[in-house]
Amino acid sequence: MNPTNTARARQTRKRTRIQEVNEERILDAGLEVFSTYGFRGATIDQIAAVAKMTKPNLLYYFRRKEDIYLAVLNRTHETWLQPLEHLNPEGDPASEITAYIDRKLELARESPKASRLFAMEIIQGAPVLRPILEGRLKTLVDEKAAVIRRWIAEGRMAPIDPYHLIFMIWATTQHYADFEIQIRAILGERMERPEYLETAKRTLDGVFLRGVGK
Amino acid sequence: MNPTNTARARQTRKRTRIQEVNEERILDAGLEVFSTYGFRGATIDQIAAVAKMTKPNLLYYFRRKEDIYLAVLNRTHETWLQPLEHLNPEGDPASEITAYIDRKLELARESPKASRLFAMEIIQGAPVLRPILEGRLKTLVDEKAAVIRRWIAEGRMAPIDPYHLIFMIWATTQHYADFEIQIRAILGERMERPEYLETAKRTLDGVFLRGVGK
DNA sequence: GAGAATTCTGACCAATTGGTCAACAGACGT
DNA sequence: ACGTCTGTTGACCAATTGGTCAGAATTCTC
Repeated sequence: MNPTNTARARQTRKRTRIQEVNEERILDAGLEVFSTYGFRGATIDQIAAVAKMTKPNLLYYFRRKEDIYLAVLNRTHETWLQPLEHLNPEGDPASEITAYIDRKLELARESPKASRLFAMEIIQGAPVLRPILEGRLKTLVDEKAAVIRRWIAEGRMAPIDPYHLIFMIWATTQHYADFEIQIRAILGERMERPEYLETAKRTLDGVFLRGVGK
Repeated sequence: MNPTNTARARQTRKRTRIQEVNEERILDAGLEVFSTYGFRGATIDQIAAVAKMTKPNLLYYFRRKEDIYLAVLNRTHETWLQPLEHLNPEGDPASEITAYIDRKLELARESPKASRLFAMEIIQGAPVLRPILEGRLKTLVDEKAAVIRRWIAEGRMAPIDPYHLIFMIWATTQHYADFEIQIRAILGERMERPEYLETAKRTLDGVFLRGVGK
């Protein structure tokens, strides 16, 4: 047997169908477990159980626990940056900001686990994401903060610190994913009702719109 | 030796000075470690190291890892409910809400670890706090939501869903504790400057004040 | 300062955990 | 039908982890 023909080296070879399907099963299971227990609290056995695989089989695809964690984070982190990137400097401040809120809210609704994974990673000191936070994310936020400042200078918005405004939008939207259990404890079955998300969206849009209005 | 004279039974006896001092050292260390790694991710050895004790010595005071976790949560959870309790139905809506925001922001500043501990506990499914969330917290929020609704009915506030307003305030204030590392990555040394917290406070107060204003 | 209670520790243990490996089972092109 | 490469697994291992225990050291009480 060719000694390079191992899980690590397989990247260079053409990916099999089985490979694709299994790697995705593992990443889904990893997201599930890491987003609940964090890197240290998660166990390979647990991930293997969720992925319905034996542990050695899982380790055939990802040789170390850390590899799964990195892969899960990498697979999702791009999605997380996009909404802010879409904030259009040419647009109308009010509608750009509501559009941004709505996109982030939508993301929290459809990928709550990814949101919690990021939350855990940040709380744990961002050992993996730190470079991205200080790099791409910082650059992106600086850029968009400048846009907001321009809008304010043009008198199209109330004078608000753009960084803290962005933090507020992040906090309020992600809260629906990260603290879902708390919200459920308080709202009970009302959370299942269809108007729930509509009310959340209307409240956020309303407060922020009036909040940033000139 | 009296067989009841153990760590567990000691509660019934008068507490020693050494006991008080060591138990507090352990709880501080537990807060430090649990708030970073969560229950599963934390190890007794780690907590013992932070508390500068040997592991068996630590286990002399708290016999199981879970006991430390429960004690840490219990010691801090009361503090967390208080700010909302202080929301005064007789007061002016605008000033009551800013006062609430300011108290929560102050709490996030002085006890960021406790905030992160709660965040982790909630993300992990609130195995310990669930009863409190569904009990006292829910009752309290229902009560204050009714107050806010009354204010709205009296035309003293914009018509906003009171529950989602409370969630927004929780989210934005706790964000400064839970996502401190992300904020630091973006703001850099600006975060050390004295005006940092003042700007955060001014931005939150401003957005919420205009946001809920009639 | 003797005696008793409390506090502390090294040595130890069983279970869990991350990870390896040799060998077996399937898939697939020829 | 064959050989080869891919995929799968039980058995295993060393390190870590939660927790115990007998006894040593210290503190407290009289």
